[in-house]
Amino acid sequence: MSGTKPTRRERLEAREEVILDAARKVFRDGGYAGAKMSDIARAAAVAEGTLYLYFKNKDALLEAVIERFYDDLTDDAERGVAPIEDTFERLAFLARHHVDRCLAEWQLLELMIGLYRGGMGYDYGSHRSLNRRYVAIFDRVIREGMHRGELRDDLPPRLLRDLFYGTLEYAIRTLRMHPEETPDNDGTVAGVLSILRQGAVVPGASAQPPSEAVRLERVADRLTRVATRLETRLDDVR
Amino acid sequence: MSGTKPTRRERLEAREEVILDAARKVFRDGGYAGAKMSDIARAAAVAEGTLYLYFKNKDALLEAVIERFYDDLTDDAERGVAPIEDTFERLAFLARHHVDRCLAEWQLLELMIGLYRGGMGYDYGSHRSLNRRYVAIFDRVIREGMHRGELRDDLPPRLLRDLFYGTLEYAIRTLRMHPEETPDNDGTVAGVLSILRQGAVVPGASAQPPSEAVRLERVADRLTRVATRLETRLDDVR
Amino acid sequence: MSGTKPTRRERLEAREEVILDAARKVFRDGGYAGAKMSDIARAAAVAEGTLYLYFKNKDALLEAVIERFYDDLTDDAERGVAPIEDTFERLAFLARHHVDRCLAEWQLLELMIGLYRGGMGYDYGSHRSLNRRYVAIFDRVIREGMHRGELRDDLPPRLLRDLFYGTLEYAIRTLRMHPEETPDNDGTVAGVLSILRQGAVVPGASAQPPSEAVRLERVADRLTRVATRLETRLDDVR
Amino acid sequence: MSGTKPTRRERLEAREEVILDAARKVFRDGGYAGAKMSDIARAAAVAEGTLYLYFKNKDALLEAVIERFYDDLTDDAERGVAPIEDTFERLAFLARHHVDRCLAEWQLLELMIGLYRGGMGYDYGSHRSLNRRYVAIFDRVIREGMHRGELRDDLPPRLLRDLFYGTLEYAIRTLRMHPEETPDNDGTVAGVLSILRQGAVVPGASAQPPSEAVRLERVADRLTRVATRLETRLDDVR
DNA sequence: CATGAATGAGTCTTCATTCAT
DNA sequence: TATGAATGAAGACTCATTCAT
Repeated sequence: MSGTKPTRRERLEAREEVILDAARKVFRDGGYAGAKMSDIARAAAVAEGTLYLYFKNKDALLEAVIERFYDDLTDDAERGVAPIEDTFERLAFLARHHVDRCLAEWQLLELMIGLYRGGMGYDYGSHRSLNRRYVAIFDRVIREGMHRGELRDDLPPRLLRDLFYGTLEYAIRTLRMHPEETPDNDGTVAGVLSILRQGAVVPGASAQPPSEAVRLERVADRLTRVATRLETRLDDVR
Repeated sequence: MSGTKPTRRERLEAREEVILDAARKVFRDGGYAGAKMSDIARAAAVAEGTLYLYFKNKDALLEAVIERFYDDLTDDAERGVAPIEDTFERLAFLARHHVDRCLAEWQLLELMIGLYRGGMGYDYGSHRSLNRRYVAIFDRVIREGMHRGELRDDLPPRLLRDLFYGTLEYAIRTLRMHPEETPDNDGTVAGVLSILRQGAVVPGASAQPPSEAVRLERVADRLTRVATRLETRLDDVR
Repeated sequence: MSGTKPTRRERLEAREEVILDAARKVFRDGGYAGAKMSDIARAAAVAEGTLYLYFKNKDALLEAVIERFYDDLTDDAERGVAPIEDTFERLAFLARHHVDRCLAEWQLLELMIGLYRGGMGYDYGSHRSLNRRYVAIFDRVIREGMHRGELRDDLPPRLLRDLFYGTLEYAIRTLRMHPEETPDNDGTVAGVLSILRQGAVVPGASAQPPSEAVRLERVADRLTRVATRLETRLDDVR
Repeated sequence: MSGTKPTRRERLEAREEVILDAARKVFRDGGYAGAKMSDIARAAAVAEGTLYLYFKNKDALLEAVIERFYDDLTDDAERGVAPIEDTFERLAFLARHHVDRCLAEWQLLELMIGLYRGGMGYDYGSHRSLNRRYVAIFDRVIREGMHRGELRDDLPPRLLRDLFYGTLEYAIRTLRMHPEETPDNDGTVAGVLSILRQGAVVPGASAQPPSEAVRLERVADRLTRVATRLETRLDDVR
């Protein structure tokens, strides 16, 4: 099996693979600007010109790297969720999966975000559809949970999604920035789920709602602030 | 007072101010690589060489910009929280404040994140302390809430912080990436707080009709949203 | 005849033909630098490497293209002149022939000229002999005209040649550069011949009314121009 | 006078001069593709980047070189023609001037022509107006000659211009290509003028026009050829 | 202190040519 | 013979940084 001589087509695909892997590594470690095409070529053991046979230019190469990253991420998530029944078990899996992947390929994730920085003229389109496919997995879990009556259905799924991935990624970022603390990914995952389950409020405390008067005062406060904001804006305009 | 001739020191500080403002704008709009020193110089109405009299190099300038950004952010947050009593009111304020700031200066935020990409040899140290001061405000609110018995104290404050800021930033990012949808920042803020309050799980008895006060709060929500829409329009007009 | 299987030699020559045609087209449209070997290969439906089996390199290919261009030009001119008796009729034919060819293959002509630009190390030798064969036709016509006593024999043939081809090519170039004016090639040809006949100086008595025959010639001129316009239309339709 | 320290502005203009001169030389010797920006920089004793302070890119530099070339050419011609009275004296001067200049800067002339080769997207506009200014001198001389009754006024000035410059340039080209022959520029100039004066036809010969019958036969011949051309075209279309 | 012209190292990209299959 | 993937030298251009004025 391994003895068969690879066909021409196979050789080409293998080489594309090699280039993509090399690029992934170099981009991850150096960021977009820091990644030199010559470095990628060397990492792939290929001539510089060869890169351009496979990808139109540096941008296209990065795009391909990201596409591949997303595809892997999505496929793994899909396969992992499939056999699980319970909604919270599923969420737990997705959380762990996301954390693990992003911890490992953190830089790539940043890179993707960085693409949207002005001027580079990056076309969201493709990225968005990749992202859509990924988050669709989460959304499906959520909708099913709601349907089963396990989750509040007055919350927009998008909010839950923002909370879920947002918390996880922010936590990862925080950990990255404080390397002296021991990362507690399990704790983070458990924490997010705990909050989803019970909220962050003391059960008893939420039972004693503030008096009607207090609440009205608060509303008045908020309205005042809104008014202030509007006034400020108007000043700016003038 | 305005008649006094500015001292040499004051003149220098004023010019540093001008440069920082210009740099902030250029960095925000073009990202790190996209921001050319010549652009910054032009925006500050200053010769290129002058920039180097005030800042060692491009990196130092960016660092200073970020430091100033954080300082403003923190000061505003501190001043805003001070007069508020109620924990959830405080959180609501911080959320709005963060969203507003990040929406406006989104690119700078990305930039800060981007700094951590390998190779640039950026020194976390200073940034970390800046960030610490900012999140400390949130942490104080949380700790006090726990102390008052309003918040579960089995949750690590850091988790709450990740959830809070993570959700907000992720939501902003999502909105940024889908420009065709109308952003509903107030909805996001309300959603996060709602989840903090009650979790995402069906409690069992959520059928009871809302009290008068709850209804008023909803009215306030709607008014807030209206105000936001008005602000947006004003921005467009400008 | 068409049923016989082509010999190996014939197949090779046919392929060389195909390559030369493709190269001619690509060189004509893109100039030397603009013509990529890959384009030529694609136009000839041949692999890039194959080109190098037939021609040593890009320069050799261009040289071959030009040689073939000259050969065609010369053969056509020779065949066209042969049956004509009158000297001026012959010149008229050569002029039309030259203009027609150069108008169509203008770019190739430029290319030939461009070859002489320093640095390319192009060997005039071959080109010169090609050119010699072409202008020899003109020279023969001239010498015969002188011999017959129709042309001044105090003018060096080379001068007449320079005037003849020089004027035509310059006129074409001028027309190329002013695309908004309608080209009047027949007018140019007639003009050159007119000057050869009478010079550009007022003879003294040019007021005499034209003879019947002269008038008929003018009619023929007009018909020729009509034909030209029709041809142009046909080209456009194609 | 030479001791005064040059102002900043003067130094800049002097340097632009230096760059233009260097570029002129390098372009002339190497053609467009053969001229490397690094060569030009070295020839101007300037860093590569400096070139881009003065000219947007290679194309702009070439354009500037050509503009300057034309300007010089035109100014010199104008100054030379001014004091001359006689039409043919004027033409003789213009001819000599053109030959001398083009002989010296031949390559630049080729270069200009080469610019029009496909693909480079060169904007004729500016060049055309430069050229117009130059040939306007010739045209003025011609029109005045016609007005004075010295030149046939049934010939379009453009034809004369094509003949004049076309012959001269073709002659120069011929000489360039046959370096073994001794160039006889005076002869060429004299020849062109001679033809303009008297035509190329033997005076006596042109006095005995061919018989009516012969001329009609010729007309028939021409019509036949026109018909043939049309038929050929129609075949091509099918 | 301020200027801004000059620098030149650093990068992406192209494309003629080669050579293993 | 024919192929076309691989090569890598070469070149245009950018921009942070310096320094003479």
